[in-house]
Amino acid sequence: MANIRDVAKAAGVSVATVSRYLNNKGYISEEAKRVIAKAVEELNYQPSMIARSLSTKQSTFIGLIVPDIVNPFFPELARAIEDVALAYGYTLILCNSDEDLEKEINYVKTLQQKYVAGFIVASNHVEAEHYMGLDIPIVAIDRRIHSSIPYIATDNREGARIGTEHLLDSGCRNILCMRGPSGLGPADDRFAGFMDAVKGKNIETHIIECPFHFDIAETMVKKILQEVSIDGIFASSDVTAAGAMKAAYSAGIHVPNQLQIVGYDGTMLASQLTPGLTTVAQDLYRMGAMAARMLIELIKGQELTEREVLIPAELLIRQTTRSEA
Amino acid sequence: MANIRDVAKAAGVSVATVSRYLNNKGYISEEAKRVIAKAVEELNYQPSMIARSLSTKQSTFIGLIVPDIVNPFFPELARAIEDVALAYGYTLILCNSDEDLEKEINYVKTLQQKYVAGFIVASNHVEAEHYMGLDIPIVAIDRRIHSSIPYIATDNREGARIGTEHLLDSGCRNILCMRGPSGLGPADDRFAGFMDAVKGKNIETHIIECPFHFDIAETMVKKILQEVSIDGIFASSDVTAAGAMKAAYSAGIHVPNQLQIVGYDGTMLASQLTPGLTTVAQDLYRMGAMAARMLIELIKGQELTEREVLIPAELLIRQTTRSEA
DNA sequence: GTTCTATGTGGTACCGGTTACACATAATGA
DNA sequence: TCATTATGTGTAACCGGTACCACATAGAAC
Repeated sequence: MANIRDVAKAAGVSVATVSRYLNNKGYISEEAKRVIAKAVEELNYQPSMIARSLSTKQSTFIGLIVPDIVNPFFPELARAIEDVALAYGYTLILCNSDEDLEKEINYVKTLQQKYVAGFIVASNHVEAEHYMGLDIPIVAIDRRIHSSIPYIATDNREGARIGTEHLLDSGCRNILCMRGPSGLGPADDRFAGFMDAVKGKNIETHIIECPFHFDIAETMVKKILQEVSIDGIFASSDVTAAGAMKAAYSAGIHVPNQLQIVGYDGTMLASQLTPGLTTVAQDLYRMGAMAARMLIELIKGQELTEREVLIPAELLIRQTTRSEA
Repeated sequence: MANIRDVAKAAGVSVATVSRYLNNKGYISEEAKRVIAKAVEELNYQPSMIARSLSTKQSTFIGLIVPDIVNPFFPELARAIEDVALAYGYTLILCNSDEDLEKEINYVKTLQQKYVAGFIVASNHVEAEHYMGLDIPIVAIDRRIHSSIPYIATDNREGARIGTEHLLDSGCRNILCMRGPSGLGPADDRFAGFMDAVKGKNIETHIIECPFHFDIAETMVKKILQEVSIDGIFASSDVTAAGAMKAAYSAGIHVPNQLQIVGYDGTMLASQLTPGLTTVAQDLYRMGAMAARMLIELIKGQELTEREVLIPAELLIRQTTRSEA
């Protein structure tokens, strides 16, 4: 592979001039441009980003830390981030943290060594000291990690309220709320939204805490269905809603005739279930794209206009609920 | 951030000695090790991978090119690759090609500039010239891109045969085969496997070509169900099987009592549907992990023992089929 | 005719590692 | 005892860019 000195020699100019040409910086004559362009073409020259990074101490890598890309919530996010990153000339590095603090710290360390330009963190645990004092831009997604770190999320409380209202509007009076792990920001917010909706409305509620896990959700709901009688479920994720649907099916309970279900997330899964799952959709793509844009602004040293962004959720009514006239 | 010269100075040795220490190369006295370790510790020194890459012309980045990470097939693959990469000290770069040739070429070019150590390509189109003569190791996954490039895939033909046999064993005599896009290696193989299974068995077959897309699958199957009478469907992906399930539901056809369905892939989706989708599972994790291992061997300059690996598929029997005694 | 500014170019130190080579010294073997 | 080998360390060139600084020229301003 040709390097910048080869190009300079072929074009009969200095490396400084070539560098200026490549970066559109400083003064260059038209003649020089022409002759350099020709040399670049002929030698099929591609500048080494590594050398550039070493020199400028900047890179065009963005690190994305997610708990597990297999969780259907994250691919869409990753996709959006990658799209934006690509448009701005950045490359996305994917890291699965498994919610493991040590793994996460390690990633941060490794990527720092590789001069990443910034991080987007969609991680879910409490300790966040290792993100402080990093002098690398960070944007948090879905969950606030520290007041000093900009973050972007869905308006979970309002989303959950809307979803629950919809159950109420559809006639449910006896509702199971499958809340997510307490202590987890988004899960807490959704639970709060659920409570907002049912408060003072003479609704009988049952509340269980259930991790975002299909099998566990199925098992828990199976048990609940034997114990109490309910006509609606507000699940705080599509995956747990899917588990609930399966439990209902096993118990011979018809959805939505005997039991209505609302999920949360708006992932592909929700649309591909049968019957189609009514769900509170997060605009994951928008969230990811916005996070990426914010990060890139930070990388470029710009000030953010907003350091905290809440994206409204949208109710997608499908076949697990029946709106009443 | 401290650099290697700072460490050398602090330890009272030369940079060469520090470098040797860091890379476990050449002779170093115990005393030198001790004093360098101390300096590294004190300065919280982390070697710059960028500088190292520039010098050695090697990097610890692996590029993964997939059509779209949102397709549930790929996250598991990506996850496996990332796990193995991490274990060997590599970092994964995620690229979504959208099956777009130009985008793909661009990624290859960009990543080359960034000195990626190798590529894993799970891409789906025919032109592959741009991968040739790259002098960077490449491993193809799911689809053979060129005879010179090692590849790893599921034994799709045999998998499809097993899946179809299962429909036969379960009593189906009138089967719809939703084959994938013709010209696409895996889709062709699965179709061949289907044909292997039904050949000479006096089975009535209907064949439609259907992209791996939920909505399209649903629409196509809805139409088919009005036109012909079938008692089994072999879908060549879980997503299209899910579409078929929805179509059956809309048509009031009970699965599995009136219509049995077998999917393909073994993604999460299959297990989270209601009823649970019987499917031919690819061992995606194993596939990804093996691809990563192969790539790393290539990167290290080792010869591969096998340049083409077929991983057996496994039938997961769930509730969309009923095995008969 | 000076001074100033805009334009254009080149030389070279630097980013932070690796490594070939030179040069010690100690241990081993004949 | 001397040659040979194993062990240990340092100097400096190199990887391929960037960018500071010096310098040259031409036209404008005074």
